[in-house]
Amino acid sequence: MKDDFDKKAVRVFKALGDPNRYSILKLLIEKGELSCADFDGKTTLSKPAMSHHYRILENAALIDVRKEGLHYYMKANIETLEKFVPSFIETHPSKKNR
Amino acid sequence: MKDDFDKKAVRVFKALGDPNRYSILKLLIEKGELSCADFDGKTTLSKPAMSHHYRILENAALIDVRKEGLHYYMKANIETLEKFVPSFIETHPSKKNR
DNA sequence: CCATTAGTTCCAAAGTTTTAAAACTACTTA
DNA sequence: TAAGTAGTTTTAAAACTTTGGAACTAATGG
Repeated sequence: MKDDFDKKAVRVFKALGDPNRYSILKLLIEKGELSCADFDGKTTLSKPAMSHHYRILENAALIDVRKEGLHYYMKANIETLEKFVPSFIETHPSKKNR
Repeated sequence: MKDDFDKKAVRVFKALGDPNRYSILKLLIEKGELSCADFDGKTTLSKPAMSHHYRILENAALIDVRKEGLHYYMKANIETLEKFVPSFIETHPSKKNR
């Protein structure tokens, strides 16, 4: 577990081992880039709770976040997915982000 | 998250999102079938703690456990790995292409 | 039988994660 | 400049996970 690859892998798995974060990422893969507001109808969680989950996904390099005006736009990081959880892309195969 | 596949995936990721369990599985992939005693020198954890982690890996279908005499023999479940975390197999048995 | 071995199960403590309310910040628009 | 929007950060509580000691169970060997 000293290996950097392994540490990153554990962080990725931990991030995905929560149903809320799993669903967030799944939706991002399906829809492309979304803002926090786009998740409003799709969850019962409060904004702070969602914010917490975005942060964990970002720290695992599973999503990239970009601020533009009032909005934070998020999208799945395909590189990390391909490296650690390629099955995630294959099984949710509308990854037509460009 | 109604999907059975997704529920299993989350369970697999949660199981692997812990460094102890990640290391256990990694070792099982490298060495094949091992008994609990084979982990004795390789961890600082108590037997109850290890037992707890084996159970979580088993519940995620990441390992198969077989009792023979006094020993519980464990091995990685390749089917589950291929389905949910194929990268885990690819990167570990021969970690040449990192 | 009885002792030993290789574990598991039960329990409570310690540690971590998840959550929402409240307070805050940054940007936009009137 | 004031008001509103779209979030973040802080805080604290509740829920969950991890851990080891003690007690237990099941198989083996005298």
